[in-house]
Amino acid sequence: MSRPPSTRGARKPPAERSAEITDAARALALESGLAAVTLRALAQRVGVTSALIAHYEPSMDALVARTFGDIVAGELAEIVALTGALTPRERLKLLVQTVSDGSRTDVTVVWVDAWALGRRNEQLAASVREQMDAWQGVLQATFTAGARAGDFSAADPAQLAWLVLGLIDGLNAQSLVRWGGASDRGDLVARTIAVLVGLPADALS
Amino acid sequence: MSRPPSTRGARKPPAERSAEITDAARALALESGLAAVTLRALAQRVGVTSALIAHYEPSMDALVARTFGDIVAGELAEIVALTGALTPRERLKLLVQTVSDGSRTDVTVVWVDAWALGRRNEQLAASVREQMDAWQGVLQATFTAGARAGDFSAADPAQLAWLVLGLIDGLNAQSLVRWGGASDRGDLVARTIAVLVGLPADALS
DNA sequence: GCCCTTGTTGATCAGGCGATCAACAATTGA
DNA sequence: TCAATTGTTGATCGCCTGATCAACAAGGGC
Repeated sequence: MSRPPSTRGARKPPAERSAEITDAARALALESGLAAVTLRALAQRVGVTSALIAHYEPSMDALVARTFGDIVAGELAEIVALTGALTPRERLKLLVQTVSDGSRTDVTVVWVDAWALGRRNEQLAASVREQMDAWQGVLQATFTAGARAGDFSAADPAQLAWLVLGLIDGLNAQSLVRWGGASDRGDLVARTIAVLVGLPADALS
Repeated sequence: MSRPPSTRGARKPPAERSAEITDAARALALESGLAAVTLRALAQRVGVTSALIAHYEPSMDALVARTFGDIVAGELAEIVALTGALTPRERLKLLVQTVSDGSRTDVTVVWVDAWALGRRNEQLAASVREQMDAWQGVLQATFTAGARAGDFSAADPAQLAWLVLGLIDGLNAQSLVRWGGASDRGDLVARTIAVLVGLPADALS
């Protein structure tokens, strides 16, 4: 009557297992949104029991918040690293192109879920605010640098940064819901933002 | 052993009961978002059993979708009725002021939940697309009328309408999450949209 | 080769969700 | 007054969520 030997969950060092869980959470969030990051979904993906997931992640709220932060902060860091050495105008151009080229619907799904879930998960809400501030900061710095270089005419870089951030988020969410993620808005966003910073309409296209 | 007489749910004609449920769903959605519209929450609010709610509303997905549609369509109809007779410029001005004055956080909560829940509720997703189209249509008509009157310089009214819609939705969601709904963005939105349609920056303020 | 540490499991709990159905009771019509 | 209609309930089902804990077993140290 002895139990058959378990075929699942080969014993692994905690660091490795923990990394597996973190990776699974990220993948799950990018594929199906933060709402899909549940104990059992993670367990199935990693190939272990939900009890083990709970053992490594004592709070799902915290894991979801951390997963959101990792994804968004990672993306922002990537973009900043890619555009750090450029002139403000080139930087803004690449930044706008990156966030509105329609290939980021996975990240948009994460943002949309984060907005909704944030009202029931205070840790997530805090992370959302943090990441919004980070994005706003990068945009504001770009606008300020551009204005200082005499290239942009941004009267209020802080406000303009919030506006552009809202524009990007809104249009991304819109195209996700309305067209499933792939919308052919041409370079409308690039032209709009160009006008807003006092550049010729095609300066960022 | 007879049951004590029930103190709840006085017998009411179906039409009245149905209206109660619809009203409760609307109130619940505006207070706490569409995610709060559940069988038991409705039952408690109306003062009946969840079984009765299920009897009147055989599908919660359908009720949620209907509630969303009622709220958003009602708001749009209200705004249109209020601005129908105005010139395009005055109409756009009032429209922009209405949707970005910070007193509509309840409707914003509904939108944010709708975006997230729409991925699991196809009827809701369809309603979201429908209401987005309706808003876009009103904006587009306004831009077209303004251009025909020689007041706006809207090259592509359709695209511009989507852009403005995205801007409004994004900024509303942003201020909801970031500042709890009340953000002092001044008339940044009005100035931005004014520029986008070729008006002086303060034309819509 | 054995023991002890510890990674992992299975079972289970409390709570939420939508949904169903026989039975009850309030009202209406005859 | 009695019977038929029908609005309403209580109990329950299946499925999901996060979380807990005793028991098991794999592996390293001795």
